Amino acid sequence: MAVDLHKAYIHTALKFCFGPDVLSNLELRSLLQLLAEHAEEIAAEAGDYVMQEGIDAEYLFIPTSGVMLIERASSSNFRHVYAFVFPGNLFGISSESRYPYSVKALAPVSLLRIKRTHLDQLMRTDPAVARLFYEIATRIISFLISNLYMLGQKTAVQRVCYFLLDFQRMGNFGNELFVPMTRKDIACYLGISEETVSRAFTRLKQLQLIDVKSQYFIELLDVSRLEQCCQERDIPVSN
Amino acid sequence: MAVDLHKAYIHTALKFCFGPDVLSNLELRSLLQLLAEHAEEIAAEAGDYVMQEGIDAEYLFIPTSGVMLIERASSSNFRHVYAFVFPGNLFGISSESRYPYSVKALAPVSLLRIKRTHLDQLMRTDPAVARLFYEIATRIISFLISNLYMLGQKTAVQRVCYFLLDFQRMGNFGNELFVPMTRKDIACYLGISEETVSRAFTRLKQLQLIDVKSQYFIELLDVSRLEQCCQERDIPVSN
DNA sequence: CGAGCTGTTGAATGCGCTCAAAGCCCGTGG
DNA sequence: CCACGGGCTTTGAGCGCATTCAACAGCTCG
Repeated sequence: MAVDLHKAYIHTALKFCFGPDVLSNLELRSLLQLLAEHAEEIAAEAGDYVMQEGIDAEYLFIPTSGVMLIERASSSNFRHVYAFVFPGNLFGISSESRYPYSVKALAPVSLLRIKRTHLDQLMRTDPAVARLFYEIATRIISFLISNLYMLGQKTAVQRVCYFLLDFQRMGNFGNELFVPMTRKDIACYLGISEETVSRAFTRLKQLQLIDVKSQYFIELLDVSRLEQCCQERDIPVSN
Repeated sequence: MAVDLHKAYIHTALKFCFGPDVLSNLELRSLLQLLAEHAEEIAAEAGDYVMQEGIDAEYLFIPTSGVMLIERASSSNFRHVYAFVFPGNLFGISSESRYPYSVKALAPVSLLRIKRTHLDQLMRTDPAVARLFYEIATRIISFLISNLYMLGQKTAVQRVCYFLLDFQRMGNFGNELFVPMTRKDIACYLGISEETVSRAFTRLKQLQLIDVKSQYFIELLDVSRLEQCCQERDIPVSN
């Protein structure tokens, strides 16, 4: 049950999640100790569910490698993708006693998980830890707000640009993106249909903003024009 | 500068914000003391800005009466409304050093404001307070997630239903809603045009789900069918 | 009473959706 | 090794919802 927090990929994820000086920050030593002693390392294959909506929210998760997606199946037979998850994007935060969403691995992934009861207890006694989780929640709020704006105000092509740029930033790739999710996943995330996603990719390819190397590999050819495309009210090139 | 937290409308707002037993909860006495000693009561008229995006994020706000809206003007000449704010809906949480949005009063409002530096300091020493704010942030996350779903997956009429029902819940009215914002505000919130909002109201009126008494008064005639309308993939009545 | 703003309604356009077919990739089995 | 099949993606055609543009109604205020 002991986890070596100094392993490179775990350390990287922790830095992203808790701040760059996480391992040397004395204020957080109790948190690190808790993680080292009580966190578990788990792994999942592409397609596996790391957690299922409706189940008792027992754990908090910190992804350490791979990509996942957070989805919820609404009451009827429809689903919505809330976010894609990268190493360091802590999840499992919820005011409910059950998970309000599921998390699926899109590629082989590894995660740390820690019991919420342990963490709750620590938060009760250690203000630095409680404050840290407040800050993490605040970051999540910023992320959700920018997505709200995207869903409320942007066209299909703009949403796809937004997705690509966001994916690049989060994934720490260069301009060659490995995009392990299906077009349908992207569509559910962006609030458009999968055909529209496909058409948007084709359009961006025609405009030479991207190159669709294969189903799962996309190269960004002109990041600054992609950014323009995101922000402008009108799509820069109409043909 | 001393605030009487026992005043009825303040007490109500605090209960909504911090939990029903806020005034008797011993864990929160330091927070209450801080509020009583260092919070300021401020007021604003309809149309006034309570805070402006881009300004130093000096305060956290707790609305105690009235209705406000949270908006952001994007880089170009467009704006987005993130939320409507009711008594008890704390705002000003942000990881940035400047406010990332503005807050406008839609009716005469009153609020408590407290310096973030004071609160930060308290969070550093009092785990119960830090944990409380973590929980508040968590609630905000739940709210934003449900809005994401709404913007991503719902039709115009469904969004308007969602808005009305949400407004009823938050505002603590009965079925007679006082809706002090313009159609344009609602439109920016729901991610649709103002004409579409107007048409949706007309449609819901024809279906006898609501009655538009006047510009600012709407009566909900059939809450359960409104809820149906929100949830179903297809709008129940097509004509 | 007119000016200005907000809201409603109508007509026409268009973006994105649905339905459908064809292409592509890849694994499976003959 | 190749044929087949299934899943995913792409492309096309047609439709519909929501938008845009425009006119008009209703209200407030000077």
